[in-house]
This record gives sequence, structure tokens and C-alpha cells, in this order.
Amino acid sequence: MIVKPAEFTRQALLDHATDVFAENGFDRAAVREITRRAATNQAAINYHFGGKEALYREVLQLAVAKLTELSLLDEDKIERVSRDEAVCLFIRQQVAPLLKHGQIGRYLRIFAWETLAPTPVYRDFIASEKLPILDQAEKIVCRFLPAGAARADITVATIWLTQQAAPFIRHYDALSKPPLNLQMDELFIDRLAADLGRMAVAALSVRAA
Amino acid sequence: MIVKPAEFTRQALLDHATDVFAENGFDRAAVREITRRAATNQAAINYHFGGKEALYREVLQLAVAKLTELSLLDEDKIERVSRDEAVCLFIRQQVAPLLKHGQIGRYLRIFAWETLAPTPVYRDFIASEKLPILDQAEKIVCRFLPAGAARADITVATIWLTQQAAPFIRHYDALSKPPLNLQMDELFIDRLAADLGRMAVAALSVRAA
DNA sequence: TTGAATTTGAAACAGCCGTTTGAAACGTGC
DNA sequence: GCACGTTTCAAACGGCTGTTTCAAATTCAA
Repeated sequence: MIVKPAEFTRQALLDHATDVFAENGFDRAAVREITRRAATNQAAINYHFGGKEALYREVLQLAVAKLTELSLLDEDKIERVSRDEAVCLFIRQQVAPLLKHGQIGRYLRIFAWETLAPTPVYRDFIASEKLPILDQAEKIVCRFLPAGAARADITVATIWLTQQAAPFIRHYDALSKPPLNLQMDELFIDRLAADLGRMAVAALSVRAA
Repeated sequence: MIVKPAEFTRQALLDHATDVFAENGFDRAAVREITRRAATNQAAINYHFGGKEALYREVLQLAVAKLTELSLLDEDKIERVSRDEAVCLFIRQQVAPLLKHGQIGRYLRIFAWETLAPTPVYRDFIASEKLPILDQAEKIVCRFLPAGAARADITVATIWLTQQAAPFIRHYDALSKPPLNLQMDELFIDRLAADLGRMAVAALSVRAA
């Protein structure tokens, strides 16, 4: 083995932990299941990370890192492109993970669990490290709302925008399996992103008036 | 003094079970917590219902019954009013539970858990008993889509419409507690329903072209 | 090669889970 | 008052949870 075997175990744990957390959420995820998939012992999690919570914290950090890295938008670009285009790009980057469902989609699924029932670990996490997605969404929304828009209106519109793609992440199985059997190929994702983008632009535009 | 009849215990179990299931989802809901709140013994659940799953099934049935009863729409009305009005009424009935969060909102919260991680009980339930919400949404959506719309497009738009209010059900705590402290009074709900209604109408309208 | 440090492993720990048990307590008809 | 079916209760069951323990294995430096 090229790298240290210990590091290999660590990475295997992180990788399979991401799967199990995405499938079951933090609470229902069993450390025995994670270590079984990583082909190692239960004690490995406590040795390498210090416990289930610490492992989860590291997965969360990895998640935002990957999502940020693969983002179609950054703070500059949001203000360079038109507001309609910004919305479409934002929607597209939310829908994109449907394609490689086993790769990036699991990160979004972890956050989907957290929006329903935030764990203490997640609360601490977002308290210390701001999520770029939320900042992006707020910036975009503010380009549609009137200048003196109330804080509540901004928050409502921001939550709305961030959640536009979420139903399709959650209903992935319902869409791809019988009786619908939709093929989650590039064509479908492109159309879905385009449709949702146009819908979001239209919806946000009525808030501008 | 009135001693508690068996029916009283049954009702208390159903009521507090609804709370606990809404708060934690089926898996994390503990029968010990339910029976503790209902001021009775753990064995009561198995005596009155036959087990945790059977109790949950009964809660689900009660949920659709209540939601159907309080619905602003029925099959007739959907086609009598204008399509825009139908959308607004549909959105309003989804947002309304935010007001009496402890009463009907808990039912929506249970369904929110199920959309993320369907339990076997729920799968059986929707297989036998169709949810009126889904039928309503599909009927409304079809009034916007072209006549020969593909099944996939209808489903995507239906899922989209049913989930428009869901983020605010899920983020109830984030909205009503610091740092936002939004008062979930009738005025706020009215404005939210009106805003979301107009946005949904605008979004669905672009799908008609 | 030797010795210390790192990493892995099987087993056991305490705690919570849903369910079962069998004996009390209860209301009810005789 | 008695007996009977109904309802409640504390206790215990087996199973799963995350974590700990400590010996064995491995790695790496001297």
C-alpha cells in the first residue's frame, strides 16, 4: 500500500459513513453498519475520530467543502450575471446531484435530514461555519425583492428558493422506480433544471412588483 | 370522581402518539415516551392497538381524515373555481396548519417525515388508501399543463406543487424562534399564503406556454 | 533486530428499544 | 358479596445502540 494503512482506514470510514448517514440520518445510522461496510472494527471510529458525533462532524465539513468546490456560482458571479441567469444556475446546481446520486447527492440528502430534524452536531456546525448555499440564495433573492424589503420577506423567499430542488432529491426513489421509471439521465436533469429555473424566475418576479 | 374508562386511555394514547410521531418520526418515537405523556403503562399500547406499528397506522388514518375534513377544496370545487384560485386555495390549506401548530400541523409533520424516509407502515397505507392531497394537486396542475402533457411532466409539477408549503412547515422553529422571532399570527399566515399563491400561479403559468 | 508507538480486534459494558408476562385492580352482572 | 371479563401495572425479556477495555497485531524508528 502506498499510503499509510491507517489513513486508508480513516478514508474508508469517512466514505461509508457518508453513505450510511445519507441513507438513515444521524440517529438511525449505526456505527456497526459503517464499520462493517468499511471492513474494520467498531472501535476504529472512536480511535480515528473520537466517536460517532465527531465522525459526523467531519462528514459535514467534507460535505460543504465538496459542494462549495462543485458550485456553479461564487459571490462574484452572482452579481455579474443577470438575476434570471443567477436563479437558473442556482437551481441547476441544486438539481445536478440527481445525476451522480451516489456521489454528491448523498451530501444533499444528509442536509435534507437536518432540515427536518437538526442534530445538535449540525446546530453547532452551522453556528460556526456559514453555509455558502444560504448566502448565495439570499443574494439572489435580494435582486428580486424591493430595496427596502423586510427581513421576514427576505428570509421567506430565501428558504423558498433553497428548497425548490429538495422535493426531487427526496423523491428520487419515487421518480426513478416503478410505476414512473424515469431515467435520471443528463437529458432529464437538463429539462428539470430548465423548467424549475423558469418557474423560479417567474415566481420571484411577482415578488418584485 | 370519574375513573378513566378504557376509551379515555385509547384516545390519550392516540393524541400523544401523534405528538411524539410528529416530533421524532416513527423510528425515533419511543413507546415509553408516548405512554409516559398519556400517563399510562407501556403495555397499554400493545393492549389497545396491538403494537407500535398498529398505533402508527391508526394515527395515519386519523391524519388523512382530519386533513380531508378541514380541506378547503373538494373534487367539485377544484373545477368550479378558476385555476389561479384553485392554486391559491390549495396553497392556503397547506399553509394554514402553521397557525394551530399543535393541532393539525403535527399531521403534516408526520407526512414530512414519511417523504424523507417512508416507513413500511406508510407504504402499505398509501398503497391501500389514496391521499386526497395528491389527487387535488394533480387535478390543479393539469389545468395548467398542455392537454397532451407527458406523465413525467405531470408528476414533476404535482410533486412541486405539493411541496411548496412544506419548507415552512419544516422550518417552523427557525422562523418563530430567534433570531427571526416571526409571529405566526393570522396576518402573517395570510400574507404567506397570498405570496406563495401568487408565486405558484406565476410558476405554473410558464409551464402552460 | 529490537523496542516503542501506532493501529486493529474481539469481547464486554451500560443504556434504550418494542414487546411479553402474569399478577393486581377495576367495573359489572349475578 | 361473589365471580367474571376487562383494563392497568411493574418487571423482565431479547435485541440493538454507542462506547470502553485491553490484548494482539502491525508499523516504524533506532
